[in-house]
Amino acid sequence: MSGSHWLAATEQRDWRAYIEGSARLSDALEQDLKARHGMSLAEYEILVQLSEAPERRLRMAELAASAIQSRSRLTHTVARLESKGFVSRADCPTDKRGVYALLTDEGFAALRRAAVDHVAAVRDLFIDVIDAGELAAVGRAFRAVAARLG
Amino acid sequence: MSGSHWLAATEQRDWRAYIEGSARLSDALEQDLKARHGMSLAEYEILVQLSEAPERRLRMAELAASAIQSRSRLTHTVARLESKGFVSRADCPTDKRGVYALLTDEGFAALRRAAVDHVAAVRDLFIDVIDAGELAAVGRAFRAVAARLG
DNA sequence: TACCAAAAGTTGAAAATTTAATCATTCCGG
DNA sequence: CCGGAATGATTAAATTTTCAACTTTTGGTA
Repeated sequence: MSGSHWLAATEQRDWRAYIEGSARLSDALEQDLKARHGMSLAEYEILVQLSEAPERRLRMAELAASAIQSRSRLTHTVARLESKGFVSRADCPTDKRGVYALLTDEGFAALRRAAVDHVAAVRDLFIDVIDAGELAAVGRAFRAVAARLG
Repeated sequence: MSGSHWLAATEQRDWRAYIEGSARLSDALEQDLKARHGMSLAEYEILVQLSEAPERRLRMAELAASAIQSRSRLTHTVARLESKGFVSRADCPTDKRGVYALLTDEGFAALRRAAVDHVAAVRDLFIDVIDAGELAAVGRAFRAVAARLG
């Protein structure tokens, strides 16, 4: 089975289920976040990563890695967040090439507001519809995927 | 726990694992498909859905639903696929508003070529790194998510 | 039949993302 | 210490996606 060219019937079925479910889920979460807080999931992710970082700041490359976005995309998105007043930039003292992105108080407040609704949606659409044991399996599965890639 | 404002530690951990793993995975698959076949995942999905439909054709709205894309996005993407010669359009005889998208032989051939590599990548990066029992759990979990939304 | 709301699809412009090239700085082998 | 390779980040242009508006046709209903 495992060496075959195509996928086994159950593999195919589960893979397609993941594709469909995850696409619908991220669509729904994106819509919700945009409608309620005028924020994209990509922007939200950036704010989350910054909020969890020491001193609420990260170098652009670290932020790109943790938010899983290309550097170029991050530059553009941070520029947008900067114009909203949620993020600001600072030169890195130890590396003249480097730039810190840092979460402003206003950005932190906006994140907190958005997170209340976003987390509720995550619970409603994901956590609560999955059996607890299976949620743990999902966690293990995707940690393995991430490990295979990272 | 389940009524709380935030997520429990394990819920949070598994949710984040899914976010990270799925983001890395779709990045990798997208890159692979683009590099080897000059095709995006969105285009690939459309070709797959058409290839599985009776007579290899679907109304635009059905195709949008099954490929999980907005109508507008689908119109643009199908236009691109049409210019590549992979898809063509035909008026619907029973509904003058309707349009069929249909997979050409050339499109079918391109899909088959792409699928060989894509499926291999899916196996390599997803199927093979997940325990069989947990893959089934992932399938059930995302079917539940899709059911909650659809 | 005559409306009028809803559905199918497209369009064009705006917004976001990707791609490739560029610039400045840092790192490292010789 | 020098010179080139590599890193960090940005920029401009091309591509893709979203958003809102619009046209045509259908379906229901009064």
